[in-house]
Amino acid sequence: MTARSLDFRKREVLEAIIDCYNQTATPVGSRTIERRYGMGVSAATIRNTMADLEELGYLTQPHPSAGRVPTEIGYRIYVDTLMEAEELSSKEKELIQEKCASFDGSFEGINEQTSKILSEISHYIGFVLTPELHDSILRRLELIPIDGDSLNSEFRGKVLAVLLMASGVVKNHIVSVSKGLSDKDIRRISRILNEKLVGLSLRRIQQISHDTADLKAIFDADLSDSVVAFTRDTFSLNQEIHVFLDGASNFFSQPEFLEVDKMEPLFRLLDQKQQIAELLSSQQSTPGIQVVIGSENKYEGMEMCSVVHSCYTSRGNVLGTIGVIGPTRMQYSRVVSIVDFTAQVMSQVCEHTL
Amino acid sequence: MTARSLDFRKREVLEAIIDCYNQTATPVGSRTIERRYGMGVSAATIRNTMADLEELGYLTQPHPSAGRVPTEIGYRIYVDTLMEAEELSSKEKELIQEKCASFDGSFEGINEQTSKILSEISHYIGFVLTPELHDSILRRLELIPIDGDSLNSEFRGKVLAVLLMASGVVKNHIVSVSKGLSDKDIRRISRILNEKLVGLSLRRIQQISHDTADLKAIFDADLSDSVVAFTRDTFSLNQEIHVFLDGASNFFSQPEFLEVDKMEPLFRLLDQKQQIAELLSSQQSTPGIQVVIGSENKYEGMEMCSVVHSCYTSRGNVLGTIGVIGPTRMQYSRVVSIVDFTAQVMSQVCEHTL
DNA sequence: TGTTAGCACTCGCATGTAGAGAGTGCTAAT
DNA sequence: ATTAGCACTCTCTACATGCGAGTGCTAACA
Repeated sequence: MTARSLDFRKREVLEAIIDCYNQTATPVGSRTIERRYGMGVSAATIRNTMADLEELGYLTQPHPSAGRVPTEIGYRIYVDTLMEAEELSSKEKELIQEKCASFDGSFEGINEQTSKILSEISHYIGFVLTPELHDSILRRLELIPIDGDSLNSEFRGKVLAVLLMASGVVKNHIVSVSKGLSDKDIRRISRILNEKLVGLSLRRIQQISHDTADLKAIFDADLSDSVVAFTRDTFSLNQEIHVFLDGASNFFSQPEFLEVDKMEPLFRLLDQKQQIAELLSSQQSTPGIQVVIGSENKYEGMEMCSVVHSCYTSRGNVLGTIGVIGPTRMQYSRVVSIVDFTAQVMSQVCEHTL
Repeated sequence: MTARSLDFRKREVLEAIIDCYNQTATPVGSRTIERRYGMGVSAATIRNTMADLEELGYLTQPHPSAGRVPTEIGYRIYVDTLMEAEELSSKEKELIQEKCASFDGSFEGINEQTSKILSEISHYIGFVLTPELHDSILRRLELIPIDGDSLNSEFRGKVLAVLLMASGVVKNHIVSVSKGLSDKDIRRISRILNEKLVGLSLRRIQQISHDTADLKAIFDADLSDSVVAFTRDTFSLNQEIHVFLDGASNFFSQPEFLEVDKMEPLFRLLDQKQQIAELLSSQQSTPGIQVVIGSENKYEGMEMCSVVHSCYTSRGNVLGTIGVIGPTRMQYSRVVSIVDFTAQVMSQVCEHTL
């Protein structure tokens, strides 16, 4: 059922209803369309067309004597075949570029700024998901003794492990060191691990570090229990995807969410950031803009929302996801342009700066 | 006007009303108290006492024929003089300790876990503020070249600056390097900066790095423009206090917030995390538990909320703030115990692990 | 055959009214 | 000083009513 099967008038009416409903959030009547979008036919004709569109499943009536409202299928058709990308104003483009670029040199900084600007420009919820860590490639490992005097070769205490990933993501992680390991040992371990593990994914590295035989090969059989423990600790870190979310309160401007029972499930879900991460990262594989409409979102609380998301990349690798969560009644063409452009900017910033 | 001026019955009635109002969120009538808290006197007597308490400003009536509700002054008296600390169950204590301790070795991890457990146990909003960075003392600076081959002495590209603060906070920060500086130069700069700046506060370090004369003294007059620029960049980082917030959706269980116009200003404020940081860090100087009731919070959106907060420390230094935001009708005694205990646990964890 | 005007019908929403319920303050008795 | 009784006040809910918006249908028209 593509838009080809819709004649010109049906298309025109569907677009008019979507446009009008976006603005008013109330069912759209035939007379309203006649007045506002004057398409040269009378309200009665438009009524007939609307009845046709309803039969096709693109429109629905909240109650028998109300106007029409787009269904999810209606939005789907609109997004897939009718909608034209809206060009962002150069002012908005500048704003995005400026915000994404004015960061503090840290990956967190970029993520924070980006989710913020997404929400500010779209007036919905902006979000950024960090890359899946276990797919990231290790670029460099640094082990920094941090307790006592680092010149003391009988070092004992803690080590700050700094894992720099190919994507530019940095993970810090404090590791306890058993008495058996001197400062010199740490340096040796660091050298060996860098030699052997740089270029591998974190997932692979963790496999290796949990396999004693593999470790033996790496350390050339010169392997004490404390080295094993230390190596494992170094690479055992929280791999949860981090979720940056901004602008939840924008939903208070959306009339269809003004009742508490509409708002509550959404906010309960938003509080569970890990669930958001799951929800969104499960679809992250496919590159390019994706639009998930209403109940296509399987999580409770998102039935009345749509998600527009894309992924940002660096040197050809998919890193994380960015996007916007808004009500199903969303300005899709605008939001798609915003997310698309921001993903490009973010990719550039990651590539150039990290 | 202390509680001394309250005779036994007034105290008893005030406590009963606060207790009952906490549970029901509806005005408390004299008969309810007679039945539920049977204090040996009739409803009429309680009515007289309530009238007295109203005149004192501790109670108020939403409308002439409703029961009484505690005022902010009433809560203030209760918190300051009447309330007894509620002992947490050992199960709850264990839960807090377990959650705070099961982290991934990073400061972010602790903060995230702590704000989460605070909200889960209190059923309100839990929050953690990171330490003021510019008061933090530098413990160690590490500069890690990350572009190209690090063995190449004609290094050119970027450096990952790792600032380890005395508190255990780690800040990562990617710095661009001008052509003029070789890998060897970077190592030299690193050595000098560590020698001269470790032990100073970030604020002081930034003063120094912006004063060319100071820099000359440190680098022993051997100072090129690129060294100046690099040093400044290294220490110019985002010093905003980070806010971890969890459990906002718990407010949907609070009857007095069920109307949208009550909820909206609060959520709009929560979206502005930097404002929260300001609001809370301004009072952070005084150590120990603090309770800020209702409109004592100067920010719009917090008039109906109370904040219970304390600070966590490590080796005698105040680091950041933790706390709980709930409705003015809050279980103060319970929340005070929760925040107090959690602050202790968090201090221990920071001290032992970071 | 497609389009239009007219009209009866439906439904939601806002307004108005009445009655129930909860709680008070006051007064008089204990 | 305390208590019982009572009149009074105020909110909340339910129900009825009227208005407005919008539809579907039919008959007339190009």
